[in-house]
Amino acid sequence: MSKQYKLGKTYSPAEFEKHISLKWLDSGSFHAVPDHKRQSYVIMMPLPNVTGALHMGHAMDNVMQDMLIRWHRMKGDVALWMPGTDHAGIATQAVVEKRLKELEGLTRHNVGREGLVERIWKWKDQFQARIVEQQQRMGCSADWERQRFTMDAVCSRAVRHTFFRMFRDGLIFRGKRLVNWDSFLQTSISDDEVYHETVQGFFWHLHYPVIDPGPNDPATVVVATTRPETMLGDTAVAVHPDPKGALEEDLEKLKQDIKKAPAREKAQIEAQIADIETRLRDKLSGLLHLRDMARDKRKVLLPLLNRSLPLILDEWAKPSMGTGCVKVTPAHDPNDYEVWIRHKQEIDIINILNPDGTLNENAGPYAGLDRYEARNRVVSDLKEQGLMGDIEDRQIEIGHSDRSKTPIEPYLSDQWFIKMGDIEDDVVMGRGTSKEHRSSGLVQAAIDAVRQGRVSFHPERFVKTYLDWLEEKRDWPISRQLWWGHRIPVWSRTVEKKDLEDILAKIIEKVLKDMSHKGAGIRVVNKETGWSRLVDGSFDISRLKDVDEGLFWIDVCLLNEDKELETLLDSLGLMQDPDVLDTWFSSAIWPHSTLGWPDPATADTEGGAPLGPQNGQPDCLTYFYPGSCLVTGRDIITLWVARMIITGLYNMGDVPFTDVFIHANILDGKGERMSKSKGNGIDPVDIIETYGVDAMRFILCDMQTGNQDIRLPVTAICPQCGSHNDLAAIKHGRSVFTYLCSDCKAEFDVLGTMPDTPAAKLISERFADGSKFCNKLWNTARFALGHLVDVPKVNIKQKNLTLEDRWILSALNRTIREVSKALEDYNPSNALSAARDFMWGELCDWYLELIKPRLAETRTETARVALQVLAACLDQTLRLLHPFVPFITEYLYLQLNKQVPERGLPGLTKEEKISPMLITASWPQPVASLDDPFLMRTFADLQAATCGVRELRASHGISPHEKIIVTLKPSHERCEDLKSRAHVIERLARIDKLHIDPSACRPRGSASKVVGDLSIYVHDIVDDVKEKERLQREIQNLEKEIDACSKKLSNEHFINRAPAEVVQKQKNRLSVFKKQKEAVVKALEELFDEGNYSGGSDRL
RNA sequence: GGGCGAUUAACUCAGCGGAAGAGUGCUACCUUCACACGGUAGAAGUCACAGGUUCAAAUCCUGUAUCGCCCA
Repeated sequence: MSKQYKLGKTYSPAEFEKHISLKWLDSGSFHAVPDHKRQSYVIMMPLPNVTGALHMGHAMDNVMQDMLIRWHRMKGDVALWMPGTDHAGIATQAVVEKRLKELEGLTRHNVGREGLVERIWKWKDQFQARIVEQQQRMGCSADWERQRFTMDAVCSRAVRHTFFRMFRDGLIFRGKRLVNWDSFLQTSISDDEVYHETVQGFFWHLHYPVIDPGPNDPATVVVATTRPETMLGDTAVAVHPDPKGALEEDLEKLKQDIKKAPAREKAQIEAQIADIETRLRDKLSGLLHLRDMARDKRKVLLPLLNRSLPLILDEWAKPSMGTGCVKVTPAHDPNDYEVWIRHKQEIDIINILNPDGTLNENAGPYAGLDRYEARNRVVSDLKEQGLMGDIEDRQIEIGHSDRSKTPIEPYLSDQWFIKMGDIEDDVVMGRGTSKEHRSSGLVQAAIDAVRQGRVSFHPERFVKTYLDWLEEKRDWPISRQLWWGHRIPVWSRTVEKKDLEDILAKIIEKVLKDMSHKGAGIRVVNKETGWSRLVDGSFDISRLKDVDEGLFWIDVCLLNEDKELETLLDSLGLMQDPDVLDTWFSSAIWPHSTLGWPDPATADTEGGAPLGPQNGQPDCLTYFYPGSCLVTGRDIITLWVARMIITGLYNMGDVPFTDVFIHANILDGKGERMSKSKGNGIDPVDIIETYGVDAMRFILCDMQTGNQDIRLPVTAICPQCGSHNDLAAIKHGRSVFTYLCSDCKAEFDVLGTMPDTPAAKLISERFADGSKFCNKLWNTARFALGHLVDVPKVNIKQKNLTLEDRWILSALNRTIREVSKALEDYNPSNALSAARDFMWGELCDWYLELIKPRLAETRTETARVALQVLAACLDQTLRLLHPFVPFITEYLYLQLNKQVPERGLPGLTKEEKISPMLITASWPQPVASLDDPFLMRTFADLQAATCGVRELRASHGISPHEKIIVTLKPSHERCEDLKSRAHVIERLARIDKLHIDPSACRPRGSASKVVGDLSIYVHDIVDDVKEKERLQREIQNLEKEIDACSKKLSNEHFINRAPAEVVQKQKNRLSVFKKQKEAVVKALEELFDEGNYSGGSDRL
């Protein structure tokens, strides 16, 4: 045997990661091409946005996907992992605008729409490249030739087609809505982008004089507000229609509550009850009087602007809260907006805000002031006029924009929406496809898909999150007041009823008649009532005569970009909507847009792999849709998963994927979600450079158990002294983003943005376990490859296999099943544990140790058999581990290929062609003929006996070098069997001389141990005091077990009611424990009889 | 306020009705020709708390506390 180690002594990932990465890319193994003879497996990457680089959360997401894709690729599927990035409208525009301001002192208005968009494209190019680099370093085997971007030609065309379809189907409408207005970025933002902060504020009580008060009327009505400047937009004051009833109802509820409430809450509820009782006594008459005034259509005067406001009756005014009256500012408060909806006929809606947060002309003398400045002026003016009442301190929740970190304002504006709920005539799903069907509404279709099991969630409990959200059937606001994104392809103008017919006729003449083949949809909409009609070839213009009066929108939606048509619309007085679409609109269609929908053959992939039919194979859309699995975090279920299912059903008539795998989120040591902006974010590249990619992937897979989020205690490496600091334990420096090193006391920063403070690298020591595993795998292969030199092929027959050969092959078989099953169950942790336990706990700890003597007998049959088995085990282990730790397994596999190009177990397993690379090698299959459950049990007994000897050795402090003699006393029946297998114990317990004798007596001076029905004696133990203690301890333990068992068995109910096999099991246990105890007691007595025995004739 | 989840060894997590488990860390011994990122052995837990169901509860039910995440 020549020992020419080609592998270094330790796992050094940096030496081969790059090489392997390039080899994979060169091989084209990541590229998936339709092949109608094979099954497809498709994962659509949840597209990271181009705002910045990837963090640990993305690493988790990507590793899970890569694991699934590699597994399926090995299983023989055409595995497509579609990569791409998201333009992330507001997020990206916000970063670029911020930089523009910081670096050049310019605003977006200085550089203009085109200028800004150009800059954002540059930013996108830069970060997309960075993201792809990060993903490739992580080993992501995505089909880079098919890489897409939400704003590229393929995706943009699909966006436009989807919008156009929905527009024509009447699913897209424009509505006035209160939106969350970010007055810094001057855009509306979605609810998801708002976070709430509690701040100390005030509750101002304002007096509104009653107009023409009667003799019994109060002089003023008092209302309270936390935002006094909004009074400028008040259009009513509301009182409850039944104050008595409402108060009594509240009282009743509180009385119920107090019965159930825990003691410490009782006092608080009592106080509330007292308050309501006081109100019933003192305030009710006043409220009833106000109610009557409201019934009489009385009015109050809005101070400062001197507008008259109606008193109205509405349940939003809570008699148990504040003054019992509420000012109504429909344009600037969501609740008041609802009041307005209920009282449209009686009250106005007045917007007082400009988009930049200053007040507009409706604010009269306050116009032009910033809203906070206006607040101060309103307060002081009211004080001056004696109309300011009490001012209470109060904690208030203020919504902030996640993008600009400034307070948001509820703001009334025109927005585009998608109708998600049910519509009158049903929605046609998958129009023009073979799967065309109807649904009562978009959301309903998505609910049905999951309820009917066409999409499954893993873990299953997330179905609830999905359904709960969808069942609200809320319309989806899709317009954003941004410049970065897909501009809304609608050209509009407003006309009065009297001009409607004329103008529409002209537009129909020019656009519909001549250009409809290019794709144009026209809708006419009444601005007041929302009445709307699609204007198509069959539209009867004379019917417009019967339509309600009012202002109308004429909206023209263009399917394709067409300068000629746009100029024409321009000349007809139609202007393109300045807004862009919500980013989620383009990501929602990602699973089919990336495959070339609506027509793969004509999709412009800009040099990437074509999507149309090639070489007689189906096109990508036909072949790869519906996809297989969507892998993401649970916070994305509502934002994205639901919307992908909706648009997939709408455009394609079918779900985009059959499975949704929800993986854990990454938290820091304190249990807080990891994020770059919080300063606890770990960059995957830092982990890769510290521990290696596979180490990182190993830990991420190992921790993905399906139950809970993953806590990674964060360690900061001090940039000054290099010492490791637990971020959860060290003190902050001058800001929340700086810390003081526990060793050198120097201050460092964790965001990397402080100009004068050095930044620390953030890692987590959890990943060290991963590199230990890799090192073990590395050395397993190193040992094997050291021996696998010029291995002659042996035609192995079952009878040539030794005990340990058959055992390890049976264990391998079991492992293959376990790993496959765990992967099928979306449990990477279990899959990895099974593979790890086999490799480390069985192959290394037992098999390798057992074959070492055989391998020394070079060129003998037994050595050759061992080598073949070893090669097969290594080969299969590398395959099983590949989806988790692809780099090291690929590297070792290539080495194995070089040294043992022909392997497998000829005569035993199907000999297959060895794949040139592991990434495309086949996934292991169990071979039923290798299963040997009886041997597995026998071997487990041998292991137990071995451990028994080792324990005696260790507990008596016999060094590993000291030679020992052991006597085993088995039962008569087991004796011959044990003799034939004793070499296992002999070698692994390092025994020099072994006697096996069923009638042996305890040798003088020996230490003893009982394992099942086997007694073990290690000869010549000097320290019998230790032995005595040990035996006594053992007796105690056995007695504990015997007691527990006996107690159970003496319980009649247990005997009668527990299943027979459970009772029998207890009986067996009891008898084993009793026998063991007898043996140990006997050994103790013998020891005692001998007194202080020392020395020994038998010692070698 | 509503929903979902978590609470098990010092740390990170499995187990989810019938003997408390793993990895790391810790302790002792060992540099044996794959590996000290190693080997062998060991110590370590009132399974958050309080009730209940059951012959049997870490596991099921009901509360309570703390934490996290969604949605209002």
